[in-house]
This record gives sequence, C-alpha cells and structure tokens, in this order.
Amino acid sequence: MAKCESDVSPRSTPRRSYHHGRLREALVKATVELIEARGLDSVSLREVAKLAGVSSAAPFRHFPSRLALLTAVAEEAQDRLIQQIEQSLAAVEGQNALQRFRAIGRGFLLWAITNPTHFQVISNRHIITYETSSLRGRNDQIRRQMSELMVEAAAQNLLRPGDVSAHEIGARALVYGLARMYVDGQFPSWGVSQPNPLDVCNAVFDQFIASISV
Amino acid sequence: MAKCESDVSPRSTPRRSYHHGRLREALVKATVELIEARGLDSVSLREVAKLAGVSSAAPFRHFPSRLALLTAVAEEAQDRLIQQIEQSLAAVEGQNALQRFRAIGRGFLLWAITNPTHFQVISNRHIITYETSSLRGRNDQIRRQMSELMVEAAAQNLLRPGDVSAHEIGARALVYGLARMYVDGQFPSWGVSQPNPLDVCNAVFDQFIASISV
DNA sequence: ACCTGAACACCGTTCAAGT
DNA sequence: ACCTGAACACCGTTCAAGT
Repeated sequence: MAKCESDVSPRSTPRRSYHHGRLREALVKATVELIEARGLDSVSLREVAKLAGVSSAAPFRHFPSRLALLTAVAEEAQDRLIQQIEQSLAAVEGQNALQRFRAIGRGFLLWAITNPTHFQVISNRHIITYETSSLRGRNDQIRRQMSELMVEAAAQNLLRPGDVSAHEIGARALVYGLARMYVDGQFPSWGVSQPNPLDVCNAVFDQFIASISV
Repeated sequence: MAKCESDVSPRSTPRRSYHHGRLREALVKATVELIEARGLDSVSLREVAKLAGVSSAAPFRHFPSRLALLTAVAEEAQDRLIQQIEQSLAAVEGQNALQRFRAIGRGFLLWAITNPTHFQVISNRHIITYETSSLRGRNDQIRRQMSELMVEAAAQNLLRPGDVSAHEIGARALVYGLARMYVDGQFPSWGVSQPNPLDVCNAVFDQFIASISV
C-alpha cells in the first residue's frame, strides 16, 4: 500500500522531558490534522503517535483503542456543535417556535461546513463508539429540543397541515443530507457553482422552512 | 484486534478443479456477504479470498486493488438503482413531471432500504474510485433526468413559487439523508417505531413533495 | 491463463522493561 | 505515573514459482 507524501511532519522540537505533559490533547489534535491532510482512512494510531512525537504504544496510556481516540474527536465535534446551536438560538431569542427550529438547522449547517473533519468523524458511527459514550445522550437532547419546538410551532398554527413528525424528520434529513453532500464533495457535480456552499445550504433549508410554514 | 465470530464460512465443497471459473463474480458476492455479516470496516481481501475458497493473492488476478473490488460492488449497486428507478418511472408513465420526479425519489428510497449494503458501499466515496469508473457518468445521468423533470414541472406551474434548483437539491438531500439515517441506524433513536421504515421514508418524502407543489 | 506461497511493509494492540 | 521496544496476529500488495 503506497503512502502518499504530505505536509504533516512530526514535532520538530523534540520533547525536553520524558513525560509529554498534555499527550491526550496532543493526540486528538494530531488526529484531526492527519484527517485534514490525508483523509479519514489513512489515520493510523502509529502515525498519530509519530506526529505527537511519542512511540506507537504511548497512545494506549490515554485511549484504550483506536475507536476511543476517534470517539474523543467526536466528542470535541459535539461540543462545537452544541456551542454553535446555542449561539444560533441566542440570536433568535424571543422569536416564534418555527424561527427557533430554523435556527437549530442553520446552526447545524454552519457547524458542519466550518468543521467538515469533525462532522465526518461524528457522523461515521462505524469508527466511534456512539452508544456507550456521552454522544448519544447529548444528541438525544438536541433531538428533544427540536421535537418540542415543532410541537409548539404546530400548536401556534405556524405550520401547514400535515404530519408534524414528518415535518421534523424531513427537516433533519434535509439538513443532514446537505451537510453530507458537501463533505462528500457532491456539490460540484450538482452544478452548485455558487462561491459559498453555506449560502446554498441555507437557501435550500430556508425554502424548505418556508414551504412547510403557512 | 479481536475478530468476532460469525456465520460466514468458506466454501464447504472444495473446488474440484484448480481453476475457479467464475472467481470474479464469486469475490463480489463474498464481499457483499462479508459486509452484511460483519460490517464494512471488517472487510479484508484476505477474508474475502478465504470465503471464496482461494488464496489471498488470487483476487489480484481480477482486481488491481481492494478499491477496485469495492468499486465492482458499487457498480452492482448502481445497476440495481437504475433498474429500480426505471421500474418506478414505468409505473407512472404518462403522469405529470412532478409525479415522475417523485417516482425517482421513491425508487431511490426503495432501493436503498432493500439494498442497505450496496447503498453503504456506493455512498462511501472513500472506499471506491468514483471518478474514474462508470459510476460518475451514470449518476450524472440520473441527476440530469431529475433536473429536466423539475424544470418541466416548473414550466407547467406544478410548483409553488421559489427557486427551482433549491427544490431539486432539497429533494435530493432529503431522500439521501433519509436513506443514510436508516442505514446508520438512526431511526430507532428518532422515535420512528413504525414497523416498516420504508413507509416512514415514503411518508416524509411525499409530504415534502406535497409542500412544494401548488 | 490462472492460482499459490512466501515475502514486504504496514497496521492495532499487548506487555515486560525502562525512567 | 508515564513512556519505550519488541512482539503478536493481522492487513494490502507483489512476485517467483507452480499447474
């Protein structure tokens, strides 16, 4: 298997001490850098370790497995997502339930497009342990929030007639699908030639929100 | 790395002849079986070869790389998708452009849910060579067909006011997102407890089509 | 023409031993 | 307490040699 060259190089300044100090954080950082440089598949613990300037066995002091390391990246991804959603929600405080629902979707899109590597890791359930980590619980929380807003929007007659949960699942699938199409590089082949992919995503999502509202 | 047990076992009837005869097809079939039994990540050429009853070097007579083997699976996936779409389109012959557009979406959903393994392989651009195979060209063909139907639907005033391409990208992202949520096992956590996931997908997609039509 | 067996350079993971 | 070096069983891929 030929390994392609890249601009990722190990620590030029060798550790002055035997103990690394912040190896855990350094490994997570090195993993993200490696994915950005050469893609998810080419991430090996051995190269992550080399990038962080330690032996290939050292990561196992901090992570029980490769899965656990990538799960740590996914947890960082989720932290950023939740932060982004909270920020987007804060910007529409006091507005109606549908506008708040829309803010969550836009927050998700902004997060996915500005953090494509993190999005790729967290949305790939095969490379992380989703169920046994905190990921599942915190994701469920976002989902519940969206459900409540949809129910509230329906109660306030903000939605066109139709099944409320179908609207909700539709919105989630639409936003998730857009983000995936972007990170999978499908936008160019779809004739999306606009300079900013986020503008495209927002426009599509906004039109969806408009079409389900009265 | 511990290998879990499974019900996939190599050929019980050993080859009577030195030459396999239909090794290429057997390898593709073994690959699909292996993914179904133990997931995409655990597919190795060596095990595929063992399943087909040949040495670990034999596959390289028929496929230049692991990528090429999985690309062959993806091509089989695309064959089935195109066949399904043609069948779905045939069932709505003579109906208006929006109904024909809807038929493509429903064909895609039916294909993805009845062929989850094939969908997983073809939608994972990191494990196949998408650009240099016939995949890209034939996929573009489907996309063009959808574009034309959308333009035709707009010309016939079947759509609510709005950007036509945003409707089209929205439909594509929605359908793709639904299929991914299903194969990624996200439906249970979304409270989708209906017996048939296809019914859920169809209902969500139909409501989308209804919401963008006049 | 098609397949095997041994080899090479990788990989995740373990563990005794070092500091 | 934290890290190294060598080891183990894997992996994709190559290639001389077999049929």
